[in-house]
Amino acid sequence: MSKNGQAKLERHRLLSRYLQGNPFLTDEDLAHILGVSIQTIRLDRADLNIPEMRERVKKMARGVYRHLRAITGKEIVGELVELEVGREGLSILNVTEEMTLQKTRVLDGRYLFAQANSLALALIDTDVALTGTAKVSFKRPVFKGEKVLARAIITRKKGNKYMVRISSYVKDELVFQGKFLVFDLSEEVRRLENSP
Amino acid sequence: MSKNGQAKLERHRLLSRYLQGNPFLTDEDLAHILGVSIQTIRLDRADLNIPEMRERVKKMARGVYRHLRAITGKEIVGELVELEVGREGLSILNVTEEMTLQKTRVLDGRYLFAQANSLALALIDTDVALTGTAKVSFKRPVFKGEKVLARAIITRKKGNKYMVRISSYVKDELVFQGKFLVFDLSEEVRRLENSP
DNA sequence: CTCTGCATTAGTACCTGGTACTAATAATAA
DNA sequence: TTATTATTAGTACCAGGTACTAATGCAGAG
Repeated sequence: MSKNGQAKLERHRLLSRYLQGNPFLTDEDLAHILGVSIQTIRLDRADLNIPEMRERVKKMARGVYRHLRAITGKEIVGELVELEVGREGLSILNVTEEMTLQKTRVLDGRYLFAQANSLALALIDTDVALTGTAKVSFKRPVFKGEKVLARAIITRKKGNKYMVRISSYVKDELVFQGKFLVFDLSEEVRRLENSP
Repeated sequence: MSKNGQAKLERHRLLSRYLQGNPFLTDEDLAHILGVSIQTIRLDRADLNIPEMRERVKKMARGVYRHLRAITGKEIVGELVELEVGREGLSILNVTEEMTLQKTRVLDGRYLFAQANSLALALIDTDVALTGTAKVSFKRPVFKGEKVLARAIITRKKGNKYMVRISSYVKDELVFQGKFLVFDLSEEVRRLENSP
């Protein structure tokens, strides 16, 4: 068993390392690389509790998936907790690892903007609203684990234009402030649809 | 063909969105969800140039893989096509279906903001840069299929503060304009790291 | 009303990258 | 030499497809 078993152990080590370096290798690839049969590779994987390539790849993909969805997936960033359409609203954003910048560990500013923008649009009582202009100010960095509470108030309304003021806090500290000029475009859209 | 073709187009839109929301769905899942046969789903995917689930998942996984190994690992929206650090830069964003709002079919403003913000930060020659304030203006809606060219120029520099002006165009039409005040925080970070 | 053309569905053969299992064949230790 | 362990071979089966052919539906044009 000694000589035989050592070769096996050594191969197990190599196998793990190869897969660590490149998880996309199939059993066939590995059999080639290690100069053994495909069955041996399968037995080795079974010994080492290493799943098949497709499962490995899926697992990795699921990792990014969350990261990706965090910003692009949803149209609304943050959770609406209070909404009085046409007046004011409240939204909470839980800052998770995926939302932070790798280097600084600070919440990516786009999330604060997105949260504010989502909330501003939600406030307008219409199907179709778009942001015209915005002036935003990032007051202090936000870190993982913090909860950002955004409060929005409609300060002015003139025709189909709304001015929305947003202040975002972590606890009692102001971290972000913005003014959004939002347009209600439902009329324009209706006109367009009725005259194709 | 009108009624039939419209149903198809609508299904294509839904399909894209479902897969955007969850790229792990198999053809069988999609057939169930959309209430059509599996063959129809395959034809739709062919029309839309959407690869099979395993390929999609692999692509995502490879994405992470690069992400993990990337030296810079910057979260950039849009593709950098020109960058003269400290002076100016150019970035292109291809607007796809997934980036548009469902109701209006218009590019979600956050993408324009994110593209501009990414570009502004990339311009600063440092490891750690954060946006302080921003004033942005959305000039006209952008639609699927359009290419947004963002041009950024550093207009002022004062200590660790940079003023970056960004203008984004579709062809020759201005669609977005913004001013970003960006801070270079590398000094602060170094100080913090040296005194733990 | 029938004909044409696209949309949809059905079905088949085949592929990759496996699992799960059985059996035969080395290689080694006792 | 024999028992033990490692390796290889082979088979049946599976998911999730591709690629192709053929049948059926269904709307609009003439």
